[in-house]
Amino acid sequence: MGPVTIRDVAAQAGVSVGTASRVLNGHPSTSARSRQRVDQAARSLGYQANARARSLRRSRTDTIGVLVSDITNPFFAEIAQAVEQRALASGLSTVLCNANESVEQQDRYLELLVRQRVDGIVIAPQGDGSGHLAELDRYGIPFVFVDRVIDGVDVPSVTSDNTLGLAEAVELLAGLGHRRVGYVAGPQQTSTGRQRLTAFRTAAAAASFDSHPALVFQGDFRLESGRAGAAALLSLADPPTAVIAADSLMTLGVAFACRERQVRIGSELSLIGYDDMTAFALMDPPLTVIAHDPFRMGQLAFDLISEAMAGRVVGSTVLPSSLIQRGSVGPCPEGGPE
Amino acid sequence: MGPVTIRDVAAQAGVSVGTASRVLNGHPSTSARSRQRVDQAARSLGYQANARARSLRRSRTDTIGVLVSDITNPFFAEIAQAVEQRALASGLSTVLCNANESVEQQDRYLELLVRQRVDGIVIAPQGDGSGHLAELDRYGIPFVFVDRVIDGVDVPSVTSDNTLGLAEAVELLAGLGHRRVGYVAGPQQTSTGRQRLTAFRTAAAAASFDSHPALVFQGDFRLESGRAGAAALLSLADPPTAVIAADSLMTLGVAFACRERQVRIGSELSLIGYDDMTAFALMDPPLTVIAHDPFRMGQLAFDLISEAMAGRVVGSTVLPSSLIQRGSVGPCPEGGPE
DNA sequence: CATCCTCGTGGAAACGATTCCATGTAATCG
DNA sequence: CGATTACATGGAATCGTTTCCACGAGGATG
Repeated sequence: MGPVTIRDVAAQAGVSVGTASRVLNGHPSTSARSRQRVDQAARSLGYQANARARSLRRSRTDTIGVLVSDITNPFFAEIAQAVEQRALASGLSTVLCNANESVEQQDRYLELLVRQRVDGIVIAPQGDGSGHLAELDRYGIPFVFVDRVIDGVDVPSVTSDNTLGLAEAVELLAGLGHRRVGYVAGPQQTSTGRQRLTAFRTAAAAASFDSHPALVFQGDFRLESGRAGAAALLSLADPPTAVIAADSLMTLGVAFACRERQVRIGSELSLIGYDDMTAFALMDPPLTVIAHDPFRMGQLAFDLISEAMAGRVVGSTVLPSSLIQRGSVGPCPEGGPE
Repeated sequence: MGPVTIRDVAAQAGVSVGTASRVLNGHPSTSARSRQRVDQAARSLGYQANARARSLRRSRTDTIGVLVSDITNPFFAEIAQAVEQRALASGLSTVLCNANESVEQQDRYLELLVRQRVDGIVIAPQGDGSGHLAELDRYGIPFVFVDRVIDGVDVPSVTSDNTLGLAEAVELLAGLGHRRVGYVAGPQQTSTGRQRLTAFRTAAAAASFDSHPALVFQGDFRLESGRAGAAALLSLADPPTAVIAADSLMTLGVAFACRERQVRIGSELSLIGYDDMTAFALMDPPLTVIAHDPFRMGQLAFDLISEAMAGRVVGSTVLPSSLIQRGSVGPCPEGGPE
């Protein structure tokens, strides 16, 4: 009645469980006759080995965990897909978890992955590393960071450069006469949120932009905060002539707010987003973005965790980011330099 | 050295493993003293129970599988997120798998889920049910369909209506004078692909649209096929004046092709997409779509699998779909009825 | 005071696989 | 032909947990 076990297979094949196990795992010490009988029995019974039982005896589980911050963010969906596809090709299964940009949920999933005794974890982390990340070391589970890192936690990572693209973006705006540029920042509990804000501030200072603190709005990488950010920035007594948003979802939010307030992007307000999305090229106007390659990041992250699981030490990789100019940036609508 | 086990906890607390287990699982038959000592020991050792070992002894794994067709499709990402959030709230963990619109990969993941002995599966299926779906029955693993179904497989499902929205769409186009309407179909190995095509054909016939077979292009729910479809349709000797695409990714593809060929959407070519995406409202022009609610579908799908896992019999739900008019549909550019 | 519950506990069985070990048989070699 | 080796096999131990069972102590009840 219950699930068919290796015991049933062995019985039907008329051999011991030991022999059945050996045949099913391709152990060399098996006779042709046993192989034939066991394979036949397994097939006819529809036997599927219980992976939990197997991993109990073996030390490995042949499973990796992928913990992304928001699966509905196309950027992370792409990373997840890349890792998963590559894992599948290596015969590993993937447990995909979604922290939903919440530190508590991240911790909850980390605990889960530890309890499942996955062989390795690819994580786009947030927070200060105070939570369950320490458990991973205790349990000897190797992990790598992707996209984001945690300061002070020395782990291999695949990230992309967070300064070059922003510098390019600021330069572009400066060249077109913009001096008051708003910035919708990512959460400061993420390394990307922090690094991009710093990069923006540095570049903005170099371009002698207006450094009024109200020009930086604190978002959380979700669409709604982009909308709120744009609303706040556009309501300033001295509103910015251009806005940079720190990820694609918030960029979308800014675009929404502009539409609601009938602010024409590209002419009245220049907009540059971080991360590219397929639809961005088709928007009105097409969005100028700072792009990087999530699929590649995912692939490399898998390679890293794969190496780490094999016990080899690996280094980190930083991928480039670059500006893709489309139509959402125009000259500063106010007169030339006063 | 190795992971800390319940044995270590028991030893440190000076009790038997049995007692330790009872304490850790909140069994009532434990003394205050044992509780205190075991909890203390567990905490100081950083004990995390091995979930694989536990599920071996118990019959349950407290895990459900979610198998979607394409995780980078926002529609499915949303479904996955909804299921996962709800599962988490119920104390269940989720294994999220990505079939990548491939029947082989779907089968591979089904096998994996069976081997992992998940307690239930939510799946957006494809194919004819000939593969590993049968194993699920054999292993007594309950499963429910979401978004798509498989004919002849009698399983509870959450789907959305595939005819009403399309009928509305066709009506809208007919009212504006369109008679030659192209259709970029989804793969015929999916129920949604089939049903939507049928619904379109029925409505198109009722509106006496041109029924030339070349007006239907066979896509696969991925962006590239939308682009190819639009290219094919626009190259016809008698190109359509409007196009309907059967999912959001293909709609995006059509929009791309139009941009490449400098065909103005809304005036030269009307476009209606199936499934809504956040960015659609911001496109140039904003896209008119047939929308439904993936998040709700995911939530209901979880409720269904949850009931099924509890052994209760449940019925299926069909959610509505409806037309959201934005700016991508205009009057037929050719003269009135000839 | 004897009896009966109740309760907490330790020890052991069980879950389903893999792997070690000992054994018997066949094959090889001197 | 005897001794050694190689190989296939069955049985048992093992992985880390939960749960069953038996037992002893203590309290309540007659």
